[in-house]
Amino acid sequence: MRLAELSERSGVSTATIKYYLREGLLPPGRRVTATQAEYGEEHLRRLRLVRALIQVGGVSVASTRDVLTALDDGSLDHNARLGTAVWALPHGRSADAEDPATETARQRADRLLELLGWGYGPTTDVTPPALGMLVTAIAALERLGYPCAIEDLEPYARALGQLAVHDLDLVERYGGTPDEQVEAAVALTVLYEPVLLALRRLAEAEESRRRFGRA
Amino acid sequence: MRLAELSERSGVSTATIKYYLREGLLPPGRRVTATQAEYGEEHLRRLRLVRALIQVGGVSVASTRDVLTALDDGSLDHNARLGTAVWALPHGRSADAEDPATETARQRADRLLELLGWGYGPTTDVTPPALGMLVTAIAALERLGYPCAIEDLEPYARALGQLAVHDLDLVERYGGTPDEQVEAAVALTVLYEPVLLALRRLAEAEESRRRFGRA
DNA sequence: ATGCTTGGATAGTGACACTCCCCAACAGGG
DNA sequence: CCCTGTTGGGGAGTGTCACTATCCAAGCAT
Repeated sequence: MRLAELSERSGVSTATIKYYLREGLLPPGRRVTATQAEYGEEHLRRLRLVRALIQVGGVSVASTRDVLTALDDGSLDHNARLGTAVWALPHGRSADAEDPATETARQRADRLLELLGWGYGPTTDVTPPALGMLVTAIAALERLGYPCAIEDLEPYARALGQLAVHDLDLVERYGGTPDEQVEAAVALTVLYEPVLLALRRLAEAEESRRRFGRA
Repeated sequence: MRLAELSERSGVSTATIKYYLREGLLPPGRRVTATQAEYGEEHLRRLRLVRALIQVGGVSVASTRDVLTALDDGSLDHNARLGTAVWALPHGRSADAEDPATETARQRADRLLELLGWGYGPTTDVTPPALGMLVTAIAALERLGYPCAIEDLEPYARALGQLAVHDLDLVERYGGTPDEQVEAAVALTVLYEPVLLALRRLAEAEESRRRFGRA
């Protein structure tokens, strides 16, 4: 199909598609003549993924490119591709190492992971971005006077550990080929985030109503 | 204290503090002379909250102002203030009502809430922003070919329902006065979001390692 | 008196995600 | 064959956002 049809079928303006092509978020179409290119279903699919990551997931264009690059990297195995892709996801400000609150938070996060038996203790020496995220958030809470002890965090971690099992079940259900599985993993990781946050706010509203009455 | 001291104690540049004052994120200081103002501990506290919301929580300056306005609104009761404040929190793109996927998603969300017995069914006719967030995300998943049925969403909702109980316990633990409780509720709602997301990514990485082996 | 600091206001910066516009190369109708 | 309208590419422009740099007059400190 032509760019115009790709635009119509995806609901994305041609100008934006051209921008994505320039930025490398979409592979170039098959050049038919010097001034025309042909796009296929895979372009449509990729475009929809890009749109979902950027608009719903709030991922930046640059991060999206990194994620997609990892997704397409045939030199990596299934698992490494998933790891690399999720690794490229945005992770907010990295923690300020000079702050004493950051140091406390890092120790607390380490002890929590150790308690849970999650693998980023002595087994690996790399620091995943998600750990930085966690440390930053704990440090911010600390500085604001809301210290979250390990026993406060543990129920969250346990609950999310169980949900992760469910997440991976979904990935295996949707993905036939390894390529599809990796794509599904990225999509589900990112797009379930707003689902989680929205459900949490609704749950809090419900619980608040239950405790403090009507209205 | 002077603006310079407020800056030093908070780690925020004077230029940024002045910007926040202009934007109404901080109440003006007590004017001592025509060119000098005095700030108190409450300014420092409020400034730290603003910083945490903006930097860690990713809340925009405009949303932060709305949240703080609700927080300070003495005409509302405890519960309404909390609701209004959380209401003002960012909630991504609102759903495109013309899209058929959005309609499907909305019905699914409604049925989920009904199944859970959460109060936004027949009891109220207002639509909280969080519900819009949820609908948008479900619709995006649908369009991408990852339909999430009610039974897929239910475990997430149940888990978050339990965590909400824990959240509110924390709020009651930290907040003595109603004012403090409302502030704690906002801070914990926003700042536990990155904690949740980070723990989820770590949990997924752990589960992925467990299923697909080492590396 | 003088030199530095302070608070307020205005204008500028850089990042980001598009979006506009122009151009040359086509494709199809007459 | 020619003319009109469309296509894809590419550079430049737009609007938003969260600051940030500069200027100025009014203090305070010496």
